[in-house]
Amino acid sequence: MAGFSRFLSVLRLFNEAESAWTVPAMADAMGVPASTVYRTVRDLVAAGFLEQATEAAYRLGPAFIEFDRSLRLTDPLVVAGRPVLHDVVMQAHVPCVAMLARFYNGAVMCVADEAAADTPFRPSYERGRPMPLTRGSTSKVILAHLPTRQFNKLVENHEGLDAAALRAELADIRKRGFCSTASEIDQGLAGISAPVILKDAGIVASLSLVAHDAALDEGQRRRLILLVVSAASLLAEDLRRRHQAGGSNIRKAMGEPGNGK
Amino acid sequence: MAGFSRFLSVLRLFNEAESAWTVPAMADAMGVPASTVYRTVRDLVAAGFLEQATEAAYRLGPAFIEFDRSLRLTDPLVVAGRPVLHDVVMQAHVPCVAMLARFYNGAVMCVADEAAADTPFRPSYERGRPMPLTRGSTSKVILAHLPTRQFNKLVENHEGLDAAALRAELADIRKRGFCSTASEIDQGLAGISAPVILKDAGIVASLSLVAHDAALDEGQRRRLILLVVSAASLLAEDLRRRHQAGGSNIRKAMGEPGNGK
DNA sequence: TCAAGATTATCATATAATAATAAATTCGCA
DNA sequence: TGCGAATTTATTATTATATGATAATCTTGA
Repeated sequence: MAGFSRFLSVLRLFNEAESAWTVPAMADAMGVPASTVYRTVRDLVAAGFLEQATEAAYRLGPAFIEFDRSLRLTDPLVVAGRPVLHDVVMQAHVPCVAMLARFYNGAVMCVADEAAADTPFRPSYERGRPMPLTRGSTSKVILAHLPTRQFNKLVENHEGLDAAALRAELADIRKRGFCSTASEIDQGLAGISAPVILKDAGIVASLSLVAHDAALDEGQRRRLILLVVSAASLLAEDLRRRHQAGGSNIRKAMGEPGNGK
Repeated sequence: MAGFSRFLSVLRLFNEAESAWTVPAMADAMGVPASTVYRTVRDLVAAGFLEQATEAAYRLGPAFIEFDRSLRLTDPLVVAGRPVLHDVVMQAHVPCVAMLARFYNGAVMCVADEAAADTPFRPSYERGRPMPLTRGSTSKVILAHLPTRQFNKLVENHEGLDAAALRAELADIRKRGFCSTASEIDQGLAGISAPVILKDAGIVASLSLVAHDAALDEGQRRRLILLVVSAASLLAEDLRRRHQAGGSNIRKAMGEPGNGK
């Protein structure tokens, strides 16, 4: 292991449970000499990806906050999605959380969420948290619209999975155009999700609404499904427009021959 | 230039105005061959720090969202600060935004913010956005409590700056224990800030409240100053407790001799 | 289908990362 | 204030790896 992976494996040591590491501990965990890790850590600190915590321990650094903002301001899905989420929670008229999730690294990750003002709960899906692919309406909708090749690979790796049943369920989701589940992730919470797909832009996402299952009678449920499905297609349409309007701010090489053969 | 800085300089190309880059454009901007940048970009994409946008363009990737969450869940300042910010906006009884900012890379960056429910404005200070060191109550409080050496260096680099006047103003801030300004950053908005300092933990931060200047009579202002100062010292106390309780989850090397000489 | 652009593969070379050790600095503690 | 342990940086020969010029391959739109 070397090069970039050295930096990555340092950063990946940090998580919620183990949020501060000393250099010898990192060296131990990675199986490389401490002197190497000291150099690596020094670079990461200089770049703001790590910072010195108390004593000899290091923690994740503020550069991530800065890049996260940059992403919030520029990622098409987030930029276009946030106002839609706002509209959804305003029009839901029940305590709920609306959110936007996407495929990421073999899992599903929420990239934006908004709670109605009086919502007393928070779903497990939370901005930035990787979630399992095969449970919950949010994930299932994404799984249902993944490119076939990608999907097959995932099924292979996932053992202990009734592939046939899953395929049938996903086909049904594609046909209906939404997915509604209850208590698959959080006990007592129901999810309603609809796809936001732009094949040509490589976007595979889902828009979801989470509410207390017990609070939804059949009429409510149907109304909210309609709300989610409309919002998702509105968002997809908006993204399509932005995509076709051309990445307004794409830096392309120009003029001078340069060396971009 | 090489090694880690190669990766860093790619990532630093991306900002709000230039959020999507083709590889030849990056190569051009960095002055290195395209083949090198292709390899660098491939690594960054594999790690989730970049992702392919439309066509040949790349944008910042979702890994930053994931690391940002990790940081939200573990950074002592953010973890301890958020409930305090919540209390502040609840007790302010005026439309306002409360926030927590810190020193970062020669600037001041907000790391957490919360707006009162009915707040119609948003201050320029926003989570993740680097702001100037010498303007605004938030920044001045931090500047006033920076280690002397660090402060002197910054004054040197900053040209066109009345160092004497600034020193006097900062001394005054240290004496009073808070700073209150108006329209230094956003026209019509006033800031009230108090320090959150833990010398031994290396924390230099400030807690601020931003409200419409016109909405504050003298009584209001004095009440809010009291609120902010109390909240800041409450937070500092909490952080001190956590710090002394020992980094509960610091990974230290143990047992086996290992190679951490 | 073709052609232009984008991306990956190849490979000799130079460079920069590695790791063992030593030196220096910091920090707790008395 | 100074001692001693732990942390961190500097040094250096060695080796592995990044580099960059070029060619080959893959995409994609007309």
